[in-house]
Amino acid sequence: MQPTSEGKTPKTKRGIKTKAKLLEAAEIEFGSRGFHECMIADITRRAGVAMGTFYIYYESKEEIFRELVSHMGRLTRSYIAQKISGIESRLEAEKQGFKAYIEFARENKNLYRIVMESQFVALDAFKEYYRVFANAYETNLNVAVEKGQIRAGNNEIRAWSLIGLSTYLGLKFGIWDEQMPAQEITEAAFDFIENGLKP
Amino acid sequence: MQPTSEGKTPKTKRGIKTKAKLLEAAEIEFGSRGFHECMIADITRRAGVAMGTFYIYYESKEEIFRELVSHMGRLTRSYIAQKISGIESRLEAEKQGFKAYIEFARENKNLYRIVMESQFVALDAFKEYYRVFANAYETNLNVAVEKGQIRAGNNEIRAWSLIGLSTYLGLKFGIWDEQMPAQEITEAAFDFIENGLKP
DNA sequence: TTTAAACATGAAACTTGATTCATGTTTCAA
DNA sequence: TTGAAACATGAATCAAGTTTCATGTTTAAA
Repeated sequence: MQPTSEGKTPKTKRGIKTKAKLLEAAEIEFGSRGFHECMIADITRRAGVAMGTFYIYYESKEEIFRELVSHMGRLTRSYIAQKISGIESRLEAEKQGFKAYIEFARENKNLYRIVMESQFVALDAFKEYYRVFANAYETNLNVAVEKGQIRAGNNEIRAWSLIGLSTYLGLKFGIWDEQMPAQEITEAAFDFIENGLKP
Repeated sequence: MQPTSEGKTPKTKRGIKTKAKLLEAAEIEFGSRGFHECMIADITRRAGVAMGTFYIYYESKEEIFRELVSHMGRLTRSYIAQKISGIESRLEAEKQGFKAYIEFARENKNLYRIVMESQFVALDAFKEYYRVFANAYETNLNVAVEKGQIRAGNNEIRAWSLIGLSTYLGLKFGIWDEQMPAQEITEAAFDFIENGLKP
């Protein structure tokens, strides 16, 4: 049993393929129309299976939604990790990570929406998603302070500030408005993040 | 007709009172259990009226929800405006506004949740809520730059950064965790907002 | 005082979907 | 090869929950 896999684990190749088709279909349906607007029938239709098949792999509509939230977390983290690997300066790593996040949000609007909506469908999954991010941020900031790369300060507050800031810039300039290049958003955001507002 | 009032406008004192009771009940029910988990019957029961009465004043469940979102916007803005009136320095006004926002979120968890959930129930209402806030922020930042109170920079990006940052700090330290005093959150957040991360 | 418009009622009509289940079909270890 | 476990089917079931409506009661302007 992989601890990261929710729902019933299939035992045959056919089963594995079917469950994967369901998850992919759910991602598209939940992502584009939302949890409540999307029906199980939409998911199974898109996956090309019968309604009953859904319940072989998932106990409920909510269960597959939860799986999608943690799936999103893993995808986001691995995408960003890959983009910033090898960068020595923490500030530069944050900057490239931020840019990667904006790009990821643009390319994965469905998953972005799923995470946001989990606040109202599966609050514990939502909290867990952000707990992992906040911990990672805080640890990185602590290390950066020790290395003298950034000023000392309350890194828990900073971590949540950076999360909120990234999330809303991602929503406004990544999802709603598409025209500003990720590079430009990143430069402007990091002028603020690095130097603050003071003259 | 007041342009800020949605739904059917009552013509008698009794009607005005009944509609107000419905709105207050909806605030509590939607706020504590969410849009989809709450039924019209919950709202009318709490308001002490019959189900049919609801439809005298609102065309649908969604309509009263929308009214609640704009209601929340007005309440938040007037609360903050009142707290920062008379402050000369824009940076200090932002700081006191931020603190007021954290306190407001703590005292109005229901309304906070309603605004968040509107992203999935009435996206246009959600966007409008933030558009108004973002415009106000941006205007204030522009004035502050002209007065030399803050550095020049991309104030639209800054405005959305501050919105995201406030929202997530409000969620994490205002709604989820209650122990940290608003003053302490504010000091830590503004050390970051004013000076940034650089050494 | 009237009386037409407003307001109020709550049971019933209607929709909408999630979930079940009785009945097959495939897979794959032995 | 075989048969027990896995997997698949989709119509039927069942539980919500929103909205309507036929029937009263109250309000307030004239």
